[in-house]
Amino acid sequence: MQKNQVKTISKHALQRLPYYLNYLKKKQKEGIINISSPMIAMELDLNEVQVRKDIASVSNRDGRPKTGHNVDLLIEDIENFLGYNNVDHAVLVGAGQLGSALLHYKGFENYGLEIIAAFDSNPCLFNQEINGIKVTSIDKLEDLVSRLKVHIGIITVPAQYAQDVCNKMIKGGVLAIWNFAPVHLNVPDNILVHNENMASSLAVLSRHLKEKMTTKSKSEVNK
Amino acid sequence: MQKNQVKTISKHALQRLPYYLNYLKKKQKEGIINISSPMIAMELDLNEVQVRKDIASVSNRDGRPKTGHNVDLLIEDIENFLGYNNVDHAVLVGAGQLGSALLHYKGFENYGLEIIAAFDSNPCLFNQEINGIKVTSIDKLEDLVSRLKVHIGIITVPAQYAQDVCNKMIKGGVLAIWNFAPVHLNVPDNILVHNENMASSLAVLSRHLKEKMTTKSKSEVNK
DNA sequence: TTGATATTGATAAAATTATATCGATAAAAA
DNA sequence: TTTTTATCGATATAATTTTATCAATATCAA
Repeated sequence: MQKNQVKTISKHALQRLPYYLNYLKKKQKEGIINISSPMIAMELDLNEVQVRKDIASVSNRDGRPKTGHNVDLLIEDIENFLGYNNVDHAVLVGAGQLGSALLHYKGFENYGLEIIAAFDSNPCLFNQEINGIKVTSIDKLEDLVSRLKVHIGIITVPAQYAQDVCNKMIKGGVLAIWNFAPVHLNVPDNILVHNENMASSLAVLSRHLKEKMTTKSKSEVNK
Repeated sequence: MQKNQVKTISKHALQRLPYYLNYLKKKQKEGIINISSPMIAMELDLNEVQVRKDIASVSNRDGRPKTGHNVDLLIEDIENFLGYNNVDHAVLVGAGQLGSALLHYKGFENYGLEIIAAFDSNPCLFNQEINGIKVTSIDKLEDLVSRLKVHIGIITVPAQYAQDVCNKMIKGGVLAIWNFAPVHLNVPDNILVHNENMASSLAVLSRHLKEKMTTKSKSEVNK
């Protein structure tokens, strides 16, 4: 009779889990049996305590001093925690360049995500298949989502259509939205929106460069 | 003689700036002249103090009580801060599905990023143009990056090749790397790596769903 | 002109996240 | 067998980020 409780985990820790998983699978392939938190931390440029805590929050098993954790079991625990063992179905709306790239993406099946339908407003695309997934008229979105009980919606339409698509998804029963459109979506409290924003990433890069560049001439600038 | 100092800003605030910019430009189009922090906060589902602080960290101008900030000037300040007025050059390595989608992406020019060359190891792609950008052999990466003084590298190759590509970029003089490969890159301290990781995003969505689902049956579970 | 009010910037408090420290212990070395 | 050591889990401290509070003030209405 194992613990059935839903463990809590920090938002940041949650996003680190896939990195651990990646790393552990690589080690698994190399035939490594056990691995310690300090080792993981060193190779992934993280703090060792952070790694230990992250592991503790997904795994009930204890690591052993001088040895660390069993790689296989740790992978299992992380995958269970992330729900990679049971598949979530998703629909994608907006079969343009980006949408198409996502539909071709191989990784999703490893992450427990299956895109089972794609929608677009452009009739030229209707009934075309992209990577085996048929593109359907957006008019059928709400009905299909609701009948197939899809819980994840992926939005890859231009910004001005995103809110409308979002509304339809929610009416159909979607619970979480992965938004690639550069616009804020208004949703009820219980719906999760995860924004994927190129501009945010670029801001980080661009700012880093600017600091690099101005640092050079800083000594002169400060009078 | 205005202040020339490089302001500091939190990592999270930095990533919010593009959201503000987006929002403000929409308001600008609608003919709005002034806007207040509480208004922005409400419409973007943020805390009003947070918005005020974020604005303060990019703008020297003062907002006026009862009125707020001038939209045009605020946009100017944020764009200046993010360096959107001067263009950064980037190269992209890995002209597959994802790389191709990025090469087609229209938004970059608005964000002060220009991809000036693409590389791949597949000879079939050499000298092909994707959205006006020629694909070149990866053998020429280091030399070209160094001669063109490119500072940003975008990695869209499979995981096993990413570290090698990364090394070449850095040898060529790249200062910041936008990494789409699901692998940890080892770089010197002064080089910035920004990881774009599908799996991390999915972890957030998938976990949210799992919590939603288990919450329903929670009452029964707790004995 | 006066008073009410929304917003400001500044400062303080709370919450979250990351890192440091420490006693306990399993494994390896002496 | 005993000693040394790397790692563990737990707890404490530090850093970062978010949110609350408040006096000052420009605008608007009376």
